[in-house]
Amino acid sequence: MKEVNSWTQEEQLRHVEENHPELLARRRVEEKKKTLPPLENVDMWPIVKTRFAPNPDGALHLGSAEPIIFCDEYAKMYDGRFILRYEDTSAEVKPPIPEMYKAILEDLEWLGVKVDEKYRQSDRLPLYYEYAERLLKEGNAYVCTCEVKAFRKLYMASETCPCRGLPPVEQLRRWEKMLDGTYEKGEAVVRIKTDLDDPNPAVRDWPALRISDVEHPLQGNRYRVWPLYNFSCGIDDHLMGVSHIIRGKEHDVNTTRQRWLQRHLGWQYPEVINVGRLGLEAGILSKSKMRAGIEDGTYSGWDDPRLGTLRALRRRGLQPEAIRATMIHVGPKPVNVTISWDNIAAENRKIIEPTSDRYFFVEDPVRLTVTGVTERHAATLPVHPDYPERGTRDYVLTPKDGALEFNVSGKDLERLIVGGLTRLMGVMNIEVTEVGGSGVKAGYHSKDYRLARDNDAPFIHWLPSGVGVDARVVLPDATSATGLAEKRVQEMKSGEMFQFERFGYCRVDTAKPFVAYFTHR
RNA sequence: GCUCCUGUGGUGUAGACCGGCCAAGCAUUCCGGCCUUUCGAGCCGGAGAACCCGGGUUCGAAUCCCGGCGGGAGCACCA
Repeated sequence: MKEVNSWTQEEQLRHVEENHPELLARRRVEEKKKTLPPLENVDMWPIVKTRFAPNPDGALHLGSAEPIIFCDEYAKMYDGRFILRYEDTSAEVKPPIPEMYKAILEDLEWLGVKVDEKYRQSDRLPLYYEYAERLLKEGNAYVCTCEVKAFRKLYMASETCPCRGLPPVEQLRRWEKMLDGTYEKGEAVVRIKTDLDDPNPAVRDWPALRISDVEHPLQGNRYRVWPLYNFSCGIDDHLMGVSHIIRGKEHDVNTTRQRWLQRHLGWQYPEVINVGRLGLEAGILSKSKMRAGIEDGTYSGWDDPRLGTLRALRRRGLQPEAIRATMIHVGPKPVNVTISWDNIAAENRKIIEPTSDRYFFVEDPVRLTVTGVTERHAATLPVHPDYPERGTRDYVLTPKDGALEFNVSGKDLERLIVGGLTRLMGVMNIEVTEVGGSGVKAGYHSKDYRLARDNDAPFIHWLPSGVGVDARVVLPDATSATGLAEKRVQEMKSGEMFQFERFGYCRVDTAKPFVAYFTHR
């Protein structure tokens, strides 16, 4: 290879060796707790204010969690404020769902977000009108009555439409006609003047307000002129004192558009941080698809385990801390990332492990008869192997005519080989003699677990015959596993996390009847 | 087509702005070991990328420059 290159390296290495041997000690990079990179231009603002601005037309999902966590983290990091702003100005295209206003707030609280201010854009129409008029009056906006197709042709060619040059008095007259109903829906729109030579056609004279005659779920028919996203957002971000906007990179063009608004109004535009789209390898994140699926009955609701909504993930037992940690780990960057479920589930398991008590769950129970049992056996199973102080689950097994009866999981049948040794966890080793339709038969072999371990015998869990309550575990694909669980599971409260041994972590959904959600993967 | 963003193991990320300490760190995943008992957790060990490709600058490039290719987003009277 390049000799000069390596020679120089060695030369330098030798130099270091001779003079500063301590530098050669391989410094191990500890896994430091990851934090978000510092915000830019914090000093330019009186206070750091971030905002999350959802459309209440669906439930929040994992993708929404990304900007939410960033906004919250930064607000807290700089002693700033977090604003929640409902962007519900398009009853026509994205009709707001009244229950979602509250549901979104609940989800935010669940995530541990501190919401300092709340706004609803549909309450702020008079404000938007005020600014629309000012822009019209100052010649920075105009009421355009061109047909969309015709207008597009013009702006694609960087050409002016006839409405643009009309004097402000005429613009205001037209504005009145929008408000009073003279213009029908689609006949007029307010446009913000920009540079018609802008390389990106999408920013040229963009629409700011339009006529809509659809009834708004909250405002009824009070208004017929509604702001479009870029207008209301651009106005609000300034009025609310937002200093840093964290938004998906699909909003790139919108940032450019809103800068025009800011320029016309003489405002300082907030700092913008673009983040990429967040995908989950499994789980649906498209609001419109979810909404359709719920309406046609494919999904049971916004918390159907197959969906990627925060409500669904919560029900499945995902901890908010796991979401937060995952988001911080991904960081605010403009590339699209696909979160692997493995990663987030592993993060989650770390969090719930210490608090998850252990229980047996015998799925698809099968009768097991053990013969040749001469004495009574006591099984003491730790509630949590690492915390003996939490106690044990105790079972006393008294043989009847030298036999004991158990229920074992049908899923374990394939592991039980005739003639082979099997360990009933915490009790005894048995030798299987028959595996058939009527159940499993086995003979008592020995007591010491080490014998089983040394023989690589399968360890299986069990429940004494006649013991246990019906239990159901809802799996991520919305199917269920059913069987018998230890009676004590019913003492847990809804929302509690626990582990069914050899099955995985779960979350209690309802205690009676016992229904849990599978959290493990 | 146009505008903008981006390209490190299976996945996610660190490093890149301020070239050498990076034949590349961490997490996840998988495999093996330890552990008074499975699963999990924990601890120990291992597997897996010469950093999209090609040129250039330099004593030296994952890091800078140019070109190519790939991926993504936007181009609504939606947000």
